[in-house]
Amino acid sequence: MFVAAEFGMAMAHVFDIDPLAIAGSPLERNALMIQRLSKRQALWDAGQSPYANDFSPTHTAVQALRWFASDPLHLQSFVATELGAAVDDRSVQSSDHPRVQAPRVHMAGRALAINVKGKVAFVRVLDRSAAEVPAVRAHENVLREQIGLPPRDAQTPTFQFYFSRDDDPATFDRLFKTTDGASWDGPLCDVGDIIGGQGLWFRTRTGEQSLWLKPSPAGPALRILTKSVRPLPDKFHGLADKETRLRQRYVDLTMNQDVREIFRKRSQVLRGVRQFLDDRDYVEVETPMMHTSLGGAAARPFRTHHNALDMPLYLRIAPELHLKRLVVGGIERVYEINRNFRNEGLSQRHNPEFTMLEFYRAYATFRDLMDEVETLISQLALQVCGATQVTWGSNADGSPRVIELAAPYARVRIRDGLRQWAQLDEAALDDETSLRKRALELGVKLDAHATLGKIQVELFEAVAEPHLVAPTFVWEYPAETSPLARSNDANPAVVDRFELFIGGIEISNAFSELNDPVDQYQRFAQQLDQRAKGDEETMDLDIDYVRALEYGMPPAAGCGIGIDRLVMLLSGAESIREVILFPHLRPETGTAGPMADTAAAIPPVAAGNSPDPH
RNA sequence: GCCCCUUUAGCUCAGCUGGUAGAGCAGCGGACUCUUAAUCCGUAGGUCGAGUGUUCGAAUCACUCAGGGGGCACCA
Repeated sequence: MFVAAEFGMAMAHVFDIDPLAIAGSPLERNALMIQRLSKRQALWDAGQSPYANDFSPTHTAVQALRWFASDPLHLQSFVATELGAAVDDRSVQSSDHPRVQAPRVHMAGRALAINVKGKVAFVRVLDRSAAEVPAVRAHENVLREQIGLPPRDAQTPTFQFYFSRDDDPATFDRLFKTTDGASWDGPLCDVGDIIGGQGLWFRTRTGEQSLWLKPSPAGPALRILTKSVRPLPDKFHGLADKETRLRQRYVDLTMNQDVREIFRKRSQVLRGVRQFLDDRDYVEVETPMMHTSLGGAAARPFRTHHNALDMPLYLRIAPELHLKRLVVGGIERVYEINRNFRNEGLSQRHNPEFTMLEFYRAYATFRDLMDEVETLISQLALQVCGATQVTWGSNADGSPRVIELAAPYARVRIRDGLRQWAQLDEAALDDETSLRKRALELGVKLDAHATLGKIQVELFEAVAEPHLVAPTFVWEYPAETSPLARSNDANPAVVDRFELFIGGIEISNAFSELNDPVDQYQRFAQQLDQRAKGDEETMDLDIDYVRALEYGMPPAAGCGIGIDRLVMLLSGAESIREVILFPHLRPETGTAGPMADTAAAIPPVAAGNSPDPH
């Protein structure tokens, strides 16, 4: 028997046999892990691979739960007889519950809770359908109500296995009880293991939909398919530490089902956007992420280097100029959904790499795109949230803030906003001294080299933000802040451009495209001028882009939508880190950095310690 | 880059003005044949983020550094 007094010896034994546990590994080895590594070895010793890949589940939890809701007979407690088999099962005969014919099924997943109660065991299993499970359980409650049954807890994301020792005593004892074993005497199955079971669906006395594990000639009632040697967090409190949640998303996704739900929504948003644009004859493309010159946005870049060509490269800050080359080439409706990289500060709203949708449409103006964007966003809200109203952030009094995303959206000129919210009169709007004075009064910091237009925009964004909670298109931007946008025909001082704000944050930016190559060349030249004056966020002169425009780009409008921020709105997340699976974090302390030679830190695996399946 | 908060067992957290560490869950041993945060009995588990200092004595006080969170600045 393995007892506590022998623990030190057993540890030494494990270190002998387990290359994973060799001192010097950068990963910690606590007592719980040593135990689990011993259990892993015990499975090898018994001739059972703890990492077998020969089990095929026939059903997911959701499919099982749908079966339970598919027939009024299945809604109440019952025991099951295998389809086509005689009723000779002892447990069935001894039960006074209704009998239902059920198919033999195989189910698999991660054990999240194990409850051994004498000679029966209950195991809660999480599989890929977990995010959908609550909805199916809620649907069953509707059916139960119709026939007068009390509702059941619908939140549980797991499905239950029921194991009675009588059905397979050897397996039951080895997995859940203390027995004699070569390298481990205790139960071999732990919370966190991936397990696979076979048997018949039934409903327990308390009404829980369950799989009654029963062996077959082909295999035992229950098997460990992957031994987990690292313990999961507390089953009740779960994983709360924000840092661990982000660094170890695999644990976060296992323990926190609302996280799984956010990324399911993210996937739906991406699918919905593609469907919307595909239906309107847009073509999805992929353009380079590595650029030789900067353009398409005002932002600081990441720099990298190509060895063979011995040349510097930038990670792209925007795909805009490539997409418009494609419009020149005749792809009149084109879009790309992909990552941009900007070398700027991190915040609740900013990640160094973020996903952007950009789409371009020939023979359209920025006004056409306003209509298209508000239609897209209201449709997405309906598809993803089931309603056009979302709850995001909180009001001044702390109550949840409800935002209506149904079209149409308000449209506000920058000048009108400045007059209304910054209390400036018409004359002051074009007077730099007055604007700077007002900015000073409002505590808005301005660059010394900021131009009149830039001051107008910055002042606007500072005073308008609290008023831009409901979706609002802001338009009539000064020309010098938008070097790629088309000037307004009646007033060349402004460009035909809008930004869409929702919940006080910028979601979208769009404009009618400048397609006069001469004008475009001059605006690039202006950018170089501003750079000479110290503005670091200017664009390079992209001469090939000017050449493309010289061939002629059809009149067009283009739009960018920050997908991460849109997902935030639709999922209620207030930090961009919550909607990015692996947001940027500093390297963990105590582990080797990305540039370190990690190969040298990991000792070679000794041969012959465990069966090698290859 | 600046300011504030935070880091204690595998997880979630206590630990008061300085006296060398606690609970629940998980683990291990035992009881229990329909539980669902199962229950009951017993038991083990810690370089208190790292370092330096003050002190007879530091999880606790001071300083430095690191990670994380929030805010400012920059930006989408």
